Amino acid sequence: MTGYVKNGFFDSGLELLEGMDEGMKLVAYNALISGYVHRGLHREALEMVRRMVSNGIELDAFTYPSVIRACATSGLLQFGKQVHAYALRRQDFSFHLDNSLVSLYYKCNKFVEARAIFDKMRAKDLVSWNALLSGYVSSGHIGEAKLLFKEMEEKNILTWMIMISGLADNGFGEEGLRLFSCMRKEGFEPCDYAFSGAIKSCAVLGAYCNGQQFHAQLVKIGFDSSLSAANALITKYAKCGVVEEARRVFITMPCQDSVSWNALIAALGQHGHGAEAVGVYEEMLKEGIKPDRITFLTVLTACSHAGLVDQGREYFDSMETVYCIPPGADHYSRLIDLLCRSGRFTEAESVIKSLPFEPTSQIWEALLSGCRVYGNMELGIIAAEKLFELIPEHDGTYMLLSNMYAATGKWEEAARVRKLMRDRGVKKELACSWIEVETQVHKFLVDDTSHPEAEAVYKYLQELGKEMRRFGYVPDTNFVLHDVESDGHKQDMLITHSEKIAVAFGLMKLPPGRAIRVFKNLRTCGDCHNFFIYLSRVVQREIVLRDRKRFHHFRNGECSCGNFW
DNA sequence: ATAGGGTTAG
Repeated sequence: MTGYVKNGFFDSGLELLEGMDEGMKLVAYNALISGYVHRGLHREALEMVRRMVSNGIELDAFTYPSVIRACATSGLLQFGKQVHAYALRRQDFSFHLDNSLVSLYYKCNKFVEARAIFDKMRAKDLVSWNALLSGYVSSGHIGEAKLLFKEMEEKNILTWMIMISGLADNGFGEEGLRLFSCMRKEGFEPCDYAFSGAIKSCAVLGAYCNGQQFHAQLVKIGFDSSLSAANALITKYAKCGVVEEARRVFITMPCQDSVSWNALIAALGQHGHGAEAVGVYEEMLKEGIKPDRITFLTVLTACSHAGLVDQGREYFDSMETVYCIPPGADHYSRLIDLLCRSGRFTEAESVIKSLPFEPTSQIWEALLSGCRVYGNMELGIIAAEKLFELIPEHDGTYMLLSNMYAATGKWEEAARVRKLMRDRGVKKELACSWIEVETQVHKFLVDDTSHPEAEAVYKYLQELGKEMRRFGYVPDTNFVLHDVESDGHKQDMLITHSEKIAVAFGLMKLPPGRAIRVFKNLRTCGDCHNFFIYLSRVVQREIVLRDRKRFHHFRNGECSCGNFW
């Protein structure tokens, strides 16, 4: 039985089961169930559990971990709880079961329950610690994860992988890369799965050259066709601003899964190639691959970035009617974004009114940023008020609202919002931009003089500013949010925005003709955006800027976003 | 004989 199911011959396994003595069936069922779970066939695994029970065979200590794992990966908390209760009633204890339960409860966001099970375990092994580490990481408790990782004396390759991938997920790309090389130094040979953590770190950082080295190593070992590695590569190239490479990886894969398709659609969407993204989606359908909820998120985002409103609306409607996927709050917020971006506020409002649940903060956020583009104060204020109730600690709301007031010349109002922000002790997330030169990542903050070549960069930037003004660029001081009196000083503050510094540094360091790829942790400011439009024409270089939301490709005086972001 | 901790898409 194990021979059959480990190689995917489930039909032969089922046949074998038919002719088997009753006394042997429990073990056979267990082997089958575990086989299904390892192939990701969770529905089949749970179906087999039902069949087993209805044939009068009770689950045993070998069945539970497989079943719990199936529940954990498909988010079936209720079913998992029932199995847990069943095991408790029968007084079946094993630490295989406990380990899988820790993972189940963490994956379903039941932190207290997960921790309670972990604490009650009287014998813990490496798997238990890995389960806890993974729980910390996936719930965003990265500080605890780092401590635990340091304290763990015994580690295996999974320990490293959980930590590296977790660092990348929480935005610690540099630490992820450092840890990956530590891991190799300690003698762990990375498998294809392990490489994906390092590649994801490069994606987070936008470290194109670093990532290419991993790609080369994968080819050398023969892992480049592995799904997990190749899928990570698609995202890495896209997040580094090189969509063509992302597409090339996709095309050269021997076979793609739904993750690969989703990654490619997302890649095209982020770069504003909405029509192509939609084309790839249609192709995916033709290939008979079922779209999932993430496919729809990526397709809707792509439509939004490219202004394909009616098409996006159609896709949204097809989710439920054709594919039986009920849209979640995340899908609705994409829809609102889509409608607002083309000024269809009445439609957006009626969608919000007819929501099957209470509007979440992400829905109000989509409405608010749509209002910013069109200067729709009335609706914007309503959205902002809701956000102040729901997430008063979120700095973005204050910034957006204050920006909107400033853009319409309502300075007292803008100041009032900033005062409110101060009074409530809300801190603005520090803006930061970075650029990769050779394989080194250089990071800059606003007014940052800590970089060894800061003086030269600032001087160069001042010159660029003067030159751009000769070509018609006018600094837009509406984007200065500090309380600065004189206009001259305001202009000084604009020139030191981190994305401008990083771009200037790139111009100084990178060979002529090479594209400048800069990354920013927040959304880009309107003045910088305008500045780069002029710059791209004057210096005849492609400037690629990745901000928190999307990519901007500045080429010859135009931006791919069409001034909507 | 059969079991637990992991990967890639937003």
